[in-house]
Amino acid sequence: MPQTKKSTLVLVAERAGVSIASVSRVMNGLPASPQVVERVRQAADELGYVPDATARSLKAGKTDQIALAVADVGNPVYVGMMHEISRVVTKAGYRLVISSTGSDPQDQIDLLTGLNRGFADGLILSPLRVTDELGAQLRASRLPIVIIGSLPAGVELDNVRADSVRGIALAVDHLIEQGRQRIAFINGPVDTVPGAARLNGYLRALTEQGRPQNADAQVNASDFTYRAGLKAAAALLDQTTPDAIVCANDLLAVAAMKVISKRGLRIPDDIAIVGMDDTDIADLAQPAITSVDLRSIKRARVAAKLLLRRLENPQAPVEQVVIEPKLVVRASSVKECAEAEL
Amino acid sequence: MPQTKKSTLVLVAERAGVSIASVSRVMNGLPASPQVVERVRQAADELGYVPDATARSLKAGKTDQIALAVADVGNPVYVGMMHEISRVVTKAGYRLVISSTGSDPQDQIDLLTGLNRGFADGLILSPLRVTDELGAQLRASRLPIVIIGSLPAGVELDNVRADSVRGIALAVDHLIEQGRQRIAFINGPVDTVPGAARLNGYLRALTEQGRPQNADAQVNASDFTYRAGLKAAAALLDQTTPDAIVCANDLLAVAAMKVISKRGLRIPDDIAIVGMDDTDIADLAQPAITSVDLRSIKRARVAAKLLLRRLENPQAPVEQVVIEPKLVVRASSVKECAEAEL
DNA sequence: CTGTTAGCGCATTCAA
DNA sequence: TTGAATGCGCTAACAG
Repeated sequence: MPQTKKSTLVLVAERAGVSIASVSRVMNGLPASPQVVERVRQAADELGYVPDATARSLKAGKTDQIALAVADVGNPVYVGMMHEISRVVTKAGYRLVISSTGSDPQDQIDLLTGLNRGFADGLILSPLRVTDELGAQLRASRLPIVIIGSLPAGVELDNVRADSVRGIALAVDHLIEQGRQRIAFINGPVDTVPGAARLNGYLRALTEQGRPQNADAQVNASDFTYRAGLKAAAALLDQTTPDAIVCANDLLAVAAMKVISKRGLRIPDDIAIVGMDDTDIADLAQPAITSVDLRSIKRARVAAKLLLRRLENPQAPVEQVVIEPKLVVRASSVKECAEAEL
Repeated sequence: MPQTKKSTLVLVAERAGVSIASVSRVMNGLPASPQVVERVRQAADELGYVPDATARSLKAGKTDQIALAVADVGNPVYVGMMHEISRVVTKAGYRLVISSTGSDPQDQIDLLTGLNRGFADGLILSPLRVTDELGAQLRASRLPIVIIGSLPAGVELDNVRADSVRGIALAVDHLIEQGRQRIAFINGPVDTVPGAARLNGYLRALTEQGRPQNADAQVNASDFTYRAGLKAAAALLDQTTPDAIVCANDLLAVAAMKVISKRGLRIPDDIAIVGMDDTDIADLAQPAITSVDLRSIKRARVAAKLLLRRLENPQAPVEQVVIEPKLVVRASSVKECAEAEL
């Protein structure tokens, strides 16, 4: 186990008594005479030689790296997505570079200019907020980019998103089936991509069911976190008395449940709860939370595959995939279910 | 916004009518005459030039990338750590490359050989299981490495770990103070680094308190997940009737609570629960879970800073940091607290 | 202050 | 099959 400093093609070549070209060939499995192969192998072993990734990248014009940028780390949804993307791209021989942009759009722009420095071969981006400038940057970028979530106007890129309008409809319809009358909504910030989509979905679902849109029944948390959810839920319950609440994600749902319990109300008897994303905590919560599964893992997998496809074939036509959500019913929204809970 | 293919120093130099060296200087803010600066700036702008990261890396012998490898993605603890590490290294101008090794030690070895290809300047590694071979590889590696968790025997590396023996003691002592008599333990696999440490801590804590070590009171989940925790908790309650359970992490604690509730027992009245890691779910759970905060965020920050320090000064003496845990008391272990809960 | 030049480590063309 | 030579894009040493 030689604690050598570093070794290069040249060193190996000298030791093996061959040219650097031969060493390169052997290392890449290209045809060479058995003797040369043997001598190079041995020399490389003795020197602990491993080809340098940077030099190879410069030569090949590719880095074997894929960048992933999500706005909201900390949200369990993105964790699962990251994991899945990592799995897929790793299997394809890529490394995953995490670019944790904050919610600040400027971060994403910095990222895109950075990308053009060529530290990665492609990007998967899930923007929380979309500005015109981001759109412009996206359009101008030279590298393959896949967007998770809705696209900025006028941008033609590979894209995968959940049909969250339909997702909310699933939740609302389910609650109405359960006989709920006053269905409130705890959303995140409406100036975000998911926040806007979910508000839209909520309003449309009510309309389709012939229900009135009651402004008192809606509150927006300042972000998609548990802490913000506590405040929002308290505000909601101060101004109205719903018998069901749709929450824009599971964290907000857990927060709502906490506040409801604290006020001595029972779930689902007094208030039914439906969350979104179907993260682990929906299952862990007590009672378990009915949640709209927006198929985050699948979206992640599709995004990764779209990017890999474009990396293979830059000329491929733009593909835009919409993933259908499904409702996972648990105890928080069904009276019978709460007692019979597994 | 030129949709050009790519542009290099040479292109910019031609357009500006200067040498490539001048362009390089201007781009790096080195001294140059105002006229040259101006012309280069403009040419670069018009061409949308950005320096190539790969070429720069080859020349500089560094990549500005730091690799992070954690065995158990999916565990919320690591998510927080990753986030923190990302924050710190990004601020220092590094990118974070995620190398999601599975629990398979071979993955980590592959990673280390990969590292020697020089795709990153350093590594932060949090191994779940430690083998002799991993130890050997670590010792042989040429790059700066910081280990989070206990070190393999005979390895001298920068290292930061939690004092989990002390952590368990905090939990046990707290439960005894609360008047608990039969303190059980739900651990993860004991062939893992944290599993072994926590078992050790549990046994020592009992001994120091003069309590007997009852084999019936210990079960090992097959891994540190919620699902495995359900089985383990059921097995434990089948074989004994504790009035308190220390769980090796918060996921196991939530699982235990679920099983306990299902059996009609009350928390904390019948059984007190203490988790470990103090992740968000400890706070979200109903009732909120008393948890040993092993300071994962701080460990992550320290690890990142240790690595940055060594990157700056490779000759610095090896530093090994032990972080003191602290107990966060919540409703799951204190009878009065359960009612007065905030 | 500016231009010329020599590599960084590798893959690859072209001759031999 | 093998070796010598070229260049990926950039920085830094050296001249001018």
